Amino acid sequence: MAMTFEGLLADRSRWRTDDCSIGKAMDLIGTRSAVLLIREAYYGTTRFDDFVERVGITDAVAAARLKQLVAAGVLEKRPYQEPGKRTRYEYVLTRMGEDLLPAVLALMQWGDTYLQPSGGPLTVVQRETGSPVTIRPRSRSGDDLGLDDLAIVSNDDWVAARREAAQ
Amino acid sequence: MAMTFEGLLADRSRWRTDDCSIGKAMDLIGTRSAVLLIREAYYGTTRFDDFVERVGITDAVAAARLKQLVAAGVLEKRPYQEPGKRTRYEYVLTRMGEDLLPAVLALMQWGDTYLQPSGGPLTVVQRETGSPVTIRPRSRSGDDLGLDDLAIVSNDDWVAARREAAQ
DNA sequence: CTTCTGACTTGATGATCCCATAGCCAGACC
DNA sequence: GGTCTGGCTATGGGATCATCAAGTCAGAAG
Repeated sequence: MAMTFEGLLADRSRWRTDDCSIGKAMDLIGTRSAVLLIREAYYGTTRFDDFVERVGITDAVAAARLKQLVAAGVLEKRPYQEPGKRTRYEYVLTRMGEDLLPAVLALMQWGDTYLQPSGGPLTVVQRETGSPVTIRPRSRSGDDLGLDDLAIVSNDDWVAARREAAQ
Repeated sequence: MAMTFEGLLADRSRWRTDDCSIGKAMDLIGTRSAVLLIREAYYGTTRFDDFVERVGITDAVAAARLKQLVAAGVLEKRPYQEPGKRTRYEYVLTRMGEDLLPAVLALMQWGDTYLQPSGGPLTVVQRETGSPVTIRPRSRSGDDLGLDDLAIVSNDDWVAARREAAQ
């Protein structure tokens, strides 16, 4: 598989830039309110009023954004009932929503490093040990990878190369 | 350090939600065009017209967004000169911009999984081996962590706990 | 039957993002 | 001197995102 790398990551000329997963992801969750609602869901918030208060947005925005996240499949709307109260709905993360955790944590980690005068108000730790958690690109064999260690290939090329290698 | 965990990640009541790194990060790079420009920078793009064409935005938007990213410190504007041409400027990632890679890759990984019918057009691989790259939360000792393995503590608590442990 | 509360919905207004089109400007080339 | 090109800047308009304020609606409590 002959391939030259012009830039940091790759040979740009070998793929098109439409149909990009990053763009599609940004179309779904590219607003401040959506990301902060998802953050709150990680923190354990499930109820409408708690979302409104803790995210610091208006109820109108919260209603619109929650509806949109449910439609996208990131959150699920579930009935619940406290004793002596009527049925209400709570918002819980789907698997799809849980799998956004790396992206949200990476953003938090970056913000802690570069946008906070003294390291950010919260720390993510391993529950068992209390030691801090980092999030980085990682090879199959478990090594931490930097920008220079990475390359991007078009999926078609990659599949072809695997098939070739398998022969 | 006594602490109960109500939600998936943590005890919500022990910190405030203003001053959030995720919110600050979204204020800086929370637009589709900004993220896609950063993606392009990872791919090796440096010149204005290439950004415009490959991201698929108008030159007006590109100019505004690039200016904003330079002001934020994510990109740096550098003069360059091709032989027989006048001096122009190229946009290159700063360290701060490079460190956004985990977040962008995590988003791409998520989009590939959930927003693409057949896995996305591109694959990120380790340059040396060609094996695919994943991005996940990781403990200090190198273990992959899931949502259930994580906890969030307020930084004040964490520092206090470390001091206590050190005694 | 009225009140209250949790969970929205609606409406008005403003900021921001994007697109499309057009114009500008500095130099290399003729 | 005129043209071309790369790299912007300016203007106008539509969509989305946000805020604030007000209204709705179901049912438990009084």
